[in-house]
Order: sequence, then C-alpha cells, then structure tokens
Amino acid sequence: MPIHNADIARIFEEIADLLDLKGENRFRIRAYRNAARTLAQLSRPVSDMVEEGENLADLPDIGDDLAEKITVILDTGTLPLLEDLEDEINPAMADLMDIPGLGPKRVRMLHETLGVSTLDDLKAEAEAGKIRTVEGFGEKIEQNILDGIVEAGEAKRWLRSRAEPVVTSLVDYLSGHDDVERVEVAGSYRRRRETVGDLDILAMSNDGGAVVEHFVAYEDVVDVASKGDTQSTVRLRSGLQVDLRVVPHESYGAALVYFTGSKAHNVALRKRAVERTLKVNEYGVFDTNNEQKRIAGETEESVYETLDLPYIVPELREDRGEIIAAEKGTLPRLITGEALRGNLHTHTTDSDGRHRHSLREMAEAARDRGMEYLAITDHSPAVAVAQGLSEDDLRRQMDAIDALNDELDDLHLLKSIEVDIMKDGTLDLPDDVLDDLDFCVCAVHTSLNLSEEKQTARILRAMDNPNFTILAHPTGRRINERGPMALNLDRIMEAAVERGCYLEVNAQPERLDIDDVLCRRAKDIGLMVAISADAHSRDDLDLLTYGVDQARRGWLEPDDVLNTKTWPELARLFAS
DNA sequence: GCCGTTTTCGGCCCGACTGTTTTCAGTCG
Repeated sequence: MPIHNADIARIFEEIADLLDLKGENRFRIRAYRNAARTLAQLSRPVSDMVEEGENLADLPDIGDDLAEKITVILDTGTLPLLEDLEDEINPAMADLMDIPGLGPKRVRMLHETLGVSTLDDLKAEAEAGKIRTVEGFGEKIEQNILDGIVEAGEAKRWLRSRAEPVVTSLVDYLSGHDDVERVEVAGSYRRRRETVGDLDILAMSNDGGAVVEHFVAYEDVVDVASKGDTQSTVRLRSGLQVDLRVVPHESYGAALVYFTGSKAHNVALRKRAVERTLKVNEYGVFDTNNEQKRIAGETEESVYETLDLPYIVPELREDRGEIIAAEKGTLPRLITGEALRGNLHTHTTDSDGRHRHSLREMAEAARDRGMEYLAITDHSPAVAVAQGLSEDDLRRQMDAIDALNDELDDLHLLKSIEVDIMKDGTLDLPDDVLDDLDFCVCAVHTSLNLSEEKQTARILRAMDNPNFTILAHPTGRRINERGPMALNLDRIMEAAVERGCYLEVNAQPERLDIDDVLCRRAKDIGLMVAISADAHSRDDLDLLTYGVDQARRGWLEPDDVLNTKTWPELARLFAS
C-alpha cells in the first residue's frame, strides 16, 4: 500500500491536534500544521523525491526533523510520536475541537473537570447542564455546544455553483442601502474554490453600524451569531453562514486582501511586511518605523505594491508559491474562458433519453456560443442506464455528423465517444469502429471500488489501446457524495505523457475532476488537459467556466489546455 | 519545529467578538 502525501499530511495534522490538546508550544504545533499543508499541496509524491535522493528538508516548512519523520512514515506507515500521543490522549478529543467555540483549552478543561473525551460524552454533559458549572463556562457556551453538535452533523461545504444565486440576491440587497458604496464577496468564493464553507462579504461604507443593522434585517437571516459596529455573522434559512465586514473607503483594498485570503496567503504577506518593517492588517499597510503611518490600503494593488509585488489574482492566493513567482515576475498567464475554442465532451439524445437536446440542438448551442468545434461523445453500450450507443448506433451517428458538418460552416463537429473502460482494462467498443473516430474520450463508470493496484492497472491497460485519447473524470469523485477512486494518479499521469494521452478537467460543478492540485501536477510534468463541459444539455455548455476556474487555481496557462488549440492543431497532437 | 539581507538563537501575523469576567482569555477567520 503506497503512502500518499495526503496520508502523511493527515498524520501531521493529527499530531498537531494532539499536541494542541496537550498545551504544547504553539509554534511547534504550527510547524506540524504548516508541514501538513505543504505536503497536501505538493505537486509530486514525496515517495518519488526520496527515491530520487532529493532532500525533503529543501521543501518549505520542512526541516531536518520532519524530513526524517516523513521517511519513517514512508517506511512504516506510522510514526512513534503519533502512537505515543494517542496513548496519552484519546484521539476522539480532537473531534471536539470541530465544535464552534471549543478550542484546545476548553476541551482540555472539560476533560479534566468532567472527564469528557468523546462527542457523546460532550452531548450528555451539555444536556445534563453540567457544562455551565465548569469554571470559565456558562449557559451560553453550553447552549452553543449543543447547537454545534447538531450542526456538525449537517454542515457540508456548498458547491460554489449552488451558492451563486444566494450570493447574487444578498449582494443586491446590501447594495441597495444608501450608506453602502460597494459590496464584494471575498473568501473562498472569490478565490473560486470548488466549494464554499461560508460567505465572506465586504462592504465599503463609513457607517458600519447602519450597514450591520441592514444586514441582520435581511429576510433570509434566521440567526445572528455575532453583531458589532463593523462586522457580523449570521445564518441564512438555507443553512449558509455569512460573515459581513464593513470598512471605509481608504481601507477597502486592504480589507479585500485580508477577507479574500487564503489565510496562508495572508500570513505569508504579513511575514513579508514584517521583513520590510511594515504591518499589514485589514485597514491598510502601516510603516512601523514611522509612527505607524499608513502607506497603502485603498486598493489591493497598493497593498501588493508596498510589498514589492505585482497584483496576484485571487485564484492563486493559496501560498503555493505565488508570492515567490510574483517576486520573480514568473506568475502564470492564466487560462481564460475566452481562450477555449471548443468542447471535447458532449452528450446528445442519441444515447440517453434523459439527455435533453439532440445532436443538431447541441451543435447550434455551441455555434451560438462562438465555439469553433464540438466533440460528440455519447456513452458506449456498457452504460446501460444511459442507453449507450451500439457499434451500429455509433456508425449512424457518424453519418449524421457528416451530414450536419456539410450544412454548418462555422462549427466543426468532431466524431467521438465516451467509451467505457471495462473492469479488465479493455474498451467497450471494437477497435475498428474506434479507429474511424476523430479521437476517444475514455472513462470508468463501473467497479469503482477496486483496489488501488487493480484500478491503476485497469486504466494503464486501457491506455495501451492506441485509440485512447482523453481520460474523462479521472478520479470519479462527486463532491459531497463520493470520494475519488483508489488510484495511483501519478503513475497514470506519467503514463499519459509517455503514450500521448491526456486527462480531462471535467467542469461539472459536482465533479471538477481533476482538481486544482492535480492540474498543477499535470502542468509540472508537461501533461496537457482538456477542460470539458461533459454537457448533457445546451445550458451545460456554460459550465466550462467552472472548469476554467479550477484550471486557473492549478496555474494552467492556455498552452496547457487542449481546447485552446484549433482543430487542425489538435488533430496533429492526437495523431502523434 | 522552522527559519535566516537582524542567519544557528530567538523570534514566529493580526484584530474583532463573545462570554465570562470586572480586565481578559479563548476562539475565530
């Protein structure tokens, strides 16, 4: 069983939690968390780095000690430090820190006084009214704990696409107030993450109190968690939590940086500020050598400028090397939706009655959106629920495409298929029909639970087929529904490079597969991707924008993306 | 535990709000 970066990151996170509960040195705790973050976002497996004799201590936030611990984990799958800590502290106590309002100090206090170790213990003591008897606790905290336990069972991050309409109406409402000059959604929403935990809204106004009052009076607000002169937190009927922050004109840029995050990016910026005897907070940039004189803050650009940096777009603000790149002038020129010339994954009513639009309707929708080409990729027979195309069906569709291509002069339809990768790694249609297609999109839809070894071998075998072009939704995950398949994607991506195959960035909001970190890894090894709508209806062609967002977060530039190429260019790539 | 144009020790990002207290610790983002 190979040890992945994520496994090591999880061990470091757990160690950090347990050290936190012990009341250890907070900087030591932070060191473990920083290292976990570095590992989780690393674009290549540390196991490879070790094999190739590279020094792990060269990685950011990893020194000699943690480098050694990583090699121990790679060898044994665990770490003596973790096992010692787990003997000392019940690991279930770490879960208690997920309840809002409970941090390490309060959890430890509850453990020492009431013997609380698990969520069940906590619930029982809260319901019995015992929490309020503990020094430093009261009725409010007890009630918040009870509420928090209930919400912990429900809370899931929202797909950003699902939050969009909520955002639009709330922003409209806030903009309608006379004292509000400007409103913007910041946070992970602005960084265009695939999901959002809550909404962070920034308003420009000189009367924070009035704007906060207006905010909490919004008709969808069901609970006001906090309310001050400049900020407030509420819960909407939909369950979404919204934080509002109100700042004056001169602080707007600094506040936008601060509220957009990520937290790690902000920390890195503030460290950089300290090195320049500056202080960055949500009100501006201040010169600590000159009586805290404000030197910037009105715009985001002004904040970055005082730190000797060009503007960094929100999608890159994850402290994944963007600050160094900005300093060196090597920030990527990110892919945009306008750069896409076509869509390489499209379904029609030919394969599935539930698909809403015909070949012709899909073609016209693509043309209306200015696309140069559209690949038709209905399902193959194995996807019986989708009434996959038989060999004869596919041949008939190819004829229909030829006819339509004669008729359309500003859109080129490509003949393709989303062919199933069978459990044994063969493709679901014979080679002689696949040979006649322009290219093949290949996908796993069944037997998602194979072992990592078998699943990887299955896909590698499929890639041996010369007709294999693009691996669709490579991990098979559905956000909030099912995780990725067990899969050695590093091997698959390397094999794809060797064999002239490609990966898809599936733009369906619940898939977004591959994700941003994997996009970055693909770029690093020179593997191009297709940003594909996986369109099941005309409107689905507009989903491409979510795929573009994910690709931007993965640092992809136009040259990293197949469908920025013209069809003749693509045809040459696919033929080689 | 990491890190270094203040470099092998002594720092490590910053402020608002709540709930408990009477001046502030804990938590959160």
